Amino acid sequence: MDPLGSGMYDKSTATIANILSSAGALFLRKNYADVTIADIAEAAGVTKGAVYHHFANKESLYVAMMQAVLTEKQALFQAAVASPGTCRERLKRFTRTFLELPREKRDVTKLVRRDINTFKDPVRSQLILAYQSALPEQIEIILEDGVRAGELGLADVRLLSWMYVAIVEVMLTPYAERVFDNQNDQLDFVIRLFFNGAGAN
Amino acid sequence: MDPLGSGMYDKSTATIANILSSAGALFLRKNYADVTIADIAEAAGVTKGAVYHHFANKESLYVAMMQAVLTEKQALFQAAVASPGTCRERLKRFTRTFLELPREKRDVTKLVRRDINTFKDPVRSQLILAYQSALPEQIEIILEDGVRAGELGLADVRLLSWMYVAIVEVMLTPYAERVFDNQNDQLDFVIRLFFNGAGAN
DNA sequence: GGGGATCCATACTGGTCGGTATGTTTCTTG
DNA sequence: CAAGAAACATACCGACCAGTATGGATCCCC
Repeated sequence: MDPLGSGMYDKSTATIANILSSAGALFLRKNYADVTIADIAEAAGVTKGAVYHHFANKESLYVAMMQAVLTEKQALFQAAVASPGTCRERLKRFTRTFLELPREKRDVTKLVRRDINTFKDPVRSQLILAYQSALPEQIEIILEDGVRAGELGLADVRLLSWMYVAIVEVMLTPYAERVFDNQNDQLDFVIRLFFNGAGAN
Repeated sequence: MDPLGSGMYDKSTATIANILSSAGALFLRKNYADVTIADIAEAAGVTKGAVYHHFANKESLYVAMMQAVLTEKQALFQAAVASPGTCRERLKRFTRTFLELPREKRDVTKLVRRDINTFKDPVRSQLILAYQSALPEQIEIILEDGVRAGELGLADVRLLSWMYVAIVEVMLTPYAERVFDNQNDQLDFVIRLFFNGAGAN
């Protein structure tokens, strides 16, 4: 609660991190409603009391978990966005940093799409904004430059970025990981499909 | 329960259809756990007793709803698959029949991806199979022919079909419908992106 | 080393919801 | 039209779970 604090307990920050990480893993496996606070507490090695000491309720715990994962990535992503080169190179670099993340961190991004309907509108839009600014909008910036440079055809870049994310998410399925045996091939496939299409030649 | 029946009540088949349709609309808006049997009953104009008279439990109601929607479409889809022409033409025809479906029927296909984690393995794989045979596998057939004819580059067609479905699903979002003002433009955009990519020229 | 705050555990409550038990109506069949 | 079955409605139960209340342990500061 006081990350800049002078000399207060930092034992709590460790348990908070534990709770958030355990919650992320559980929310990934089961739907929001099917994950109980007791589950999270048990996975984190604490009790419900500890959880409710650090988080007001289940919703805010979920939001905190999501934002923790997203903001943790943000620096990496922005580096890829700010990197030099063609649109294709930058998008490839962006996707590589994404694919090279540990699996749990990667897959959490799919949660927003899945669970978004469970939340009502204060929390709902909060989650959507956090997600969009972390992923699609970053891609949007790269694509925007691509259109300006004539590297991409004229199109709605926001829509394009969503579709690109959708394609990449298919790459996170177990089947896709079975088809390719290394991340470079995955990467090349996605980039080639997005820029050149599936058509021959 | 006796669709071939001699002269039994067919009032029940009407209420069953009501229940299934109301359930579909509700499951589309809220997550599985957040839709109660009472909600479904109320939306269908009956009570819980009626629901539990026709369906053993909540799970089987969900499965029945999904299968009803999918098998209803199957004839239409197979016609598009069996139609003549190039891979591109057939895929376009397939997608058009999909996009021209009433919105509720269309969007139900997104449910499988969303709710699949809530079910355990007898029901889970049942749902996946029903979905895959209704959509991705039909597309797979078309793409398979495209690869054989040299119209598509060599690639894993199952993966390609999933990615195509993912792209089309992005077209079902409210934002995408705001970008285009008719379905023909949507269709052309998706087909062009898939075959030719987003790159210029 | 006492006072106070933070941290966490245990016990409990209120409400919700899936499912059941049982009554009541409506249709079919003989 | 009587008898039975199917199609519903109503009332209720039991389990589960988010959230609370409260007590005890741990640490900081003076």
